[in-house]
Amino acid sequence: MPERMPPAYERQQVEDKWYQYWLDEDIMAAEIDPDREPFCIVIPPPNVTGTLHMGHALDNTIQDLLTRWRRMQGYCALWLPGTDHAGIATQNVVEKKLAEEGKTRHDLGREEFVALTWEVAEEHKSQIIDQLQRLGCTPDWSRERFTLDEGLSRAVREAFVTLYEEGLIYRGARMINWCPRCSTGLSDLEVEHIDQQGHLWYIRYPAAEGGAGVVVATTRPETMLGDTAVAVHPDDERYGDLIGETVILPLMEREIPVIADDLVDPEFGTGAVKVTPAHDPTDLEIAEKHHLPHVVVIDEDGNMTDEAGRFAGLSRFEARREVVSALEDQGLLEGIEEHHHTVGICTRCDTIVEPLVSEQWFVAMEPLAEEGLKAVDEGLVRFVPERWTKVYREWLENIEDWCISRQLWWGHPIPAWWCESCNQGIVTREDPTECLACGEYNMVQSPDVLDTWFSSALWPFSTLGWPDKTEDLEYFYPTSVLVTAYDIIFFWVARMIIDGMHFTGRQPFDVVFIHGLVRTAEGQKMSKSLGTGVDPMGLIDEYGADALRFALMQLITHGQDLRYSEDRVVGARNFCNKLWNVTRFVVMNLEDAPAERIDLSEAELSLADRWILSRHHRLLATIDRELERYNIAQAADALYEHIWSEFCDWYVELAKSDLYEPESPQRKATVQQVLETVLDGILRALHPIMPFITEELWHRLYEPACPIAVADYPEADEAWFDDSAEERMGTVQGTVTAIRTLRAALTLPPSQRAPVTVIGDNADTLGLLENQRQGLKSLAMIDELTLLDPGSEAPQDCLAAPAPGSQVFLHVPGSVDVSDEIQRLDKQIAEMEGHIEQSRGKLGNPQFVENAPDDIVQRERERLAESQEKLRQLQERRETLAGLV
RNA sequence: GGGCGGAUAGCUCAGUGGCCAGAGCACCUGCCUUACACGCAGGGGGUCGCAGGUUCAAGUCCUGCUCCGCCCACCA
Repeated sequence: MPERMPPAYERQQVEDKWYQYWLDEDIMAAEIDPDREPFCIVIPPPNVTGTLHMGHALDNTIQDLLTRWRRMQGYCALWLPGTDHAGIATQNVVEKKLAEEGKTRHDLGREEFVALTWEVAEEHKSQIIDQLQRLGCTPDWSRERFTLDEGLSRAVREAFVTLYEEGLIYRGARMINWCPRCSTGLSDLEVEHIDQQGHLWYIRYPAAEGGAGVVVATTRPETMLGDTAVAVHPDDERYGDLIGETVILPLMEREIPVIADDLVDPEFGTGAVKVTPAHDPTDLEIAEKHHLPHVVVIDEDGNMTDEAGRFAGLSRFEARREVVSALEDQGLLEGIEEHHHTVGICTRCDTIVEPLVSEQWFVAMEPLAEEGLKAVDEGLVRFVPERWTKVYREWLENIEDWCISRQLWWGHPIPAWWCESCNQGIVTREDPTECLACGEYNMVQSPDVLDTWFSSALWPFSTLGWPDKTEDLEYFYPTSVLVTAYDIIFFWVARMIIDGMHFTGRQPFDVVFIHGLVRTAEGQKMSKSLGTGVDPMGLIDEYGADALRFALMQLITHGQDLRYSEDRVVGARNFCNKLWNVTRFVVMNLEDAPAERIDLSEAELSLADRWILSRHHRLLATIDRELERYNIAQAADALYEHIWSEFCDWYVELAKSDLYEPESPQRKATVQQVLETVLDGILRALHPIMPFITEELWHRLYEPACPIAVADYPEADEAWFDDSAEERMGTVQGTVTAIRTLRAALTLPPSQRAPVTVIGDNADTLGLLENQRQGLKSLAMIDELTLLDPGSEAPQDCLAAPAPGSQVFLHVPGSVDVSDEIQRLDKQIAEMEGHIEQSRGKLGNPQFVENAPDDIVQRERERLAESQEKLRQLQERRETLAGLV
């Protein structure tokens, strides 16, 4: 016999013990079983830069829900956990820490810095694991991976070398985005374009032969020091004479040509543009066509080089001011305009990136993108919601080569070596011991590391053992579904699909379930720096993991951002308490239940019994349908509605009369069995969303042999669907509600019971109410219930209201305040007349009657008849009362 | 410049062309009715962004427009 349950759910006493129980029961380990269907999710590995935020709570709850659901359904369910070394992000975190001590990574040296970063990473890793466990997540911890671990490092190397051998990875000097603060090249995706209010400076370049020359407009005057031409559009009549001439580059006093190129927009500025091949991508393109020299005036630290003459050594921002001022002094600054434009900033540190020509490693994306497109074209990968397919496709169709080398210390080293003796380069799977060209032992490895996303792209198969042909890979791959937010579709999802197709020949997952970002109640981005972040662990402390999980699952909408507000969690906490208490009620009332179970399919069931079982099985069907479609909020809402509004509000209340004053022991036992059966189904069905409380309550209800976490997920049985019971129960509910509404009009307290008369116009209604007499009396707080045939005279001193198939009369202590009652009736009459008018309008339209489906027309007719009957009752009632005045 | 998403109750959101447009929260009224005041019962509250169109029937489909948000993009 379980101990008595306290009247309120206290999560602290419950959640902590069950996680250990699941570990002890080993529910998370996925043992390969050829007889069972595999189900596999690989976690989007959280970055080891810090702890989990609300986005993680959302993402991982979805994954845990799906995993638990499939596990209970009997799939061999593997959720593979792990974390990401997050190259540049983690390096920045550690560098920031060092900066607090006034140090830089160079003070430590590479080896020591990397060792320190490992420490930080390990610390965050263990915090993340702890947090996932507190959230109730059940991945297979025995398979936990890290993007820098040995196996994944081998996979990275294999992938790199293979692509190199295929000619899809190459090294070259190209213009890339350079972050002067992070001192590394970046990929295009790592640059964010922001709008900025800047200036457009008009600068005169005098003609070399003497003369006015040309005025150019620029947003970056400091780069003029590296100009090697001025370009105009070939058809621009204003400058036809100048093309082929030379002008003097002010400040540098260099002679540069005026060239014509159709990349120049004649509408912009003066139609003449300065060309700085070393510091602007468009200019570089022009320069290559015209064989112009490059002059590098900005270095990797963002400072001016010796090529910048007297501006050498200044920062690029100082140089801008100095250049402008010098031009002004020389009278060559023709004007300044306010100008709105975009600048690229580093997504990691917000520093304005500098386009620089730099030796880097690149992945040739076009041929790979083809494979990525094939994956969606052939339906191998399906996006949910479907519209993200277009976003994915358009990115791949316009893809640029991917700069994958980073001048960082934290990450996968690039497996490329140079022979210091003969300068021969080599890319290999195994560390070379000697130069293959000259045989010397003088090899130096590239100091660069890989973009962190290079290893992420391999994650779905590298974690399963690739490049080896492991059993895991064979059984679980392609994985079932990837769950992530839309903000990393390009960074990660697309690249996984590409690499999956390329290296394994198969899609890495069948479905990509895309959800939105968690925002604040005001719609702001949640961020630590803005102070708008909410710590999910704090919410777990206060309301419990189940409440947080349920609240988040209710908030999911397909691919849209969701606004978090604490009262959703409060609401979910209240729901936990409701569930706790209804279980408490059932447990208390099962104490004297017969030991042997009743087979409900053979038992004599009341209307309410058949109704709740029908509703319950419809719920199970709904959950299945919605979860299969990833409509998680709909599934959560259906559970909430069923548990609270159907099971608690109606069935349990109706059950009380059968429990407290049963007409037979059999009746009571049957109700006990229904309560237990439905509650059991509810707990199982809810478990994937609210794992802790359901485990606790299941153990309160029974002494089960296994965790609910591995119990069978309940399945809908259509045999229990009962339209008739649902309709008839609707009559009972409508009647009860009608009486309650009358009581509320008099503000009668529940303790004050009152006599009620129901005049029914069909035998079925009255028969039905007779059947549920006890329940009806208790739910409507009736002390004496009189049922009369239609046509019976209405009782005196009553409030009346129409109910389904009947009219209800509440006997009022004392006499009715006729004027109030008439007012109430007038309002109802007006409402009813509106309905009737609407129905008549429809039915009076011959086109409606002809064209609309028969059942729609029929339904409308029934509705009209019903409304007319109710109106008749109301008017009759009103006349009677008016006669009394 | 291109693309996507959103606009429904005070707030956050649901709403396969067809019951009288719903829920939660908030609000109002009455209740500690022996599971639950983290609760129960009742109630008020809507030109479904605007304008056209298709249809017997539009919150739902089509066109245009207005706001809000986001993504992509080499106009210096």
